[in-house]
Amino acid sequence: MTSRKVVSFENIKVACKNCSLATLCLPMGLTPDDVERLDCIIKRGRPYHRGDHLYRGGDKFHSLRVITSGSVKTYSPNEDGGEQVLGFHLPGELIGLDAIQDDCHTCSAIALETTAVCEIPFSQLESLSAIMPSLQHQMYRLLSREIGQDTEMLTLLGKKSAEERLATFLLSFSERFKQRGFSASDFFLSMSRHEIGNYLGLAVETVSRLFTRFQDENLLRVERKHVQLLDIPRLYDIVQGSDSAKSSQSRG
Amino acid sequence: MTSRKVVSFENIKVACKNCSLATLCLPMGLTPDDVERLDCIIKRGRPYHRGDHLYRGGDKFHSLRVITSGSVKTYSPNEDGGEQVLGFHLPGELIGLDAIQDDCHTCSAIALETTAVCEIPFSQLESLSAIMPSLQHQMYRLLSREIGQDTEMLTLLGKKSAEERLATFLLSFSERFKQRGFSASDFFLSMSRHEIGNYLGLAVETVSRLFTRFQDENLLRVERKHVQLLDIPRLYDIVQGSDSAKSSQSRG
DNA sequence: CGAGTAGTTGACGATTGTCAAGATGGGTGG
DNA sequence: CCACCCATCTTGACAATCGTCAACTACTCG
Repeated sequence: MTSRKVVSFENIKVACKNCSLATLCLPMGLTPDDVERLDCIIKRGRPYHRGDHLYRGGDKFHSLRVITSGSVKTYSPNEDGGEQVLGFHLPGELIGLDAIQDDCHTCSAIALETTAVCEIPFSQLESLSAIMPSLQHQMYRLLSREIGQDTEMLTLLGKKSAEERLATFLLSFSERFKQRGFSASDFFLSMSRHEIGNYLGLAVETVSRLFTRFQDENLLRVERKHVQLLDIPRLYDIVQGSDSAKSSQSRG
Repeated sequence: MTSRKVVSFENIKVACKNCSLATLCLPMGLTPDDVERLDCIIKRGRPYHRGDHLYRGGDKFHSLRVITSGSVKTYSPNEDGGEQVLGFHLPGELIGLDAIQDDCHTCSAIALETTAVCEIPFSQLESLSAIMPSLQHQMYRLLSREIGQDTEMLTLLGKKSAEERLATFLLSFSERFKQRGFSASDFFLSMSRHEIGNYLGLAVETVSRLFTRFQDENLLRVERKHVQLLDIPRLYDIVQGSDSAKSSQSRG
């Protein structure tokens, strides 16, 4: 009963126009009027707890989802029982785009911590986008952006060393936290080492060793999930892949 | 002058409704009436020759493109001069979707052989899709499919061995050639070993050795670009990653 | 407080990349 | 038509990165 109260409270109070994520999220670039219309179709349910699935591979597709707080892991189960982690998603990020294709989720999404989401029923979004050119354009852009991000990831997995992969990973979180008004150099990672390794195509042990090594080299301080980046420029050097990282160290 | 004749001939003669690729391409699932309307905005230019760029990273984005004959490689130049091959595209496949995001191509596309394409001006496609729900839906589906394909590729690069990667690569072409009415077991690859290796995240030498090994194991016959798949089921076993490939061999 | 999971560290080995040399083939010009 | 050249491909030897196995530690949660 308490929870029912909370839900209805949220339904009244929370709206895109008041949401701090509006500049990162679907409403990005829409006029206030258009945002209002979009808002009408959005559903806000109760939060998920750590380990809850938002959806599973094979589920019928109804809604896209935007994380509003917390974080989510998407992954696709692969034939031999294992899984491939496809992404970690922070507030403002849209998930479920892969399911449009044949009206069925191809991957699963699970909350890494207590997580709230907005659900956007896709059929309604589609109808709305047909009469709102700005929304249609925004949808095309978001889908295209997703493709662009995936191709960056392909380069990461195809060409980069373990070191470059982890540095890229950390800087990605750094930038995304910064965008969201949090510290770019001091944050908590909500996923396990195992999940990081899986995502980056590395063994857990490699990830662990790299964290230790980065710490030894004063690039960062790490204690479990708490990460403090101490030398962001040098991490960027590492991402570039050239041997410039070492020379940059001696610079300082 | 000969080419001008050919072009005008094509402009009159070639149309989606007559095109054998219609079931693979944008018109897939549209009514004949809708196909007609789509056809009006499509431009068909003269063919590209091997090595010609369809577009380059940084070019302003105007049009999506569908390959109608030949084949195309897409790649993104990465900082240190190298490149990441993002895909090889056959007739009926749509490229340029990554450029919608900020009206600018993020990767380059180059013809691997003599190649013809349909150009679809995106702004017109967007307008048309706003008044043609079926086309809008088709666009969402195609964008979503692209995302799905990219995530499969992420699994390939993140989790699979060299052997599994090459087998997956070969079967992908086998299936796609089959879909297009060609032989699933006897075909020419239009790209070099180097490009295959780059795409699969492997060194050229590894690709070469694997071709030799697959041939030694009677999985295929290969001579330069000409590939004949001799044991497709066993190639599928290899893709699965389990050790079943070996046992499957002793079965036969 | 105890048990189980997650993380760390070390030793070792396998897969794959790198370097180098040689083979093959297609295309061009004499 | 032949010879030559250059790019592509193949093959071998070796090295390095990273994965696997195993033991141990440190949290977390009931």
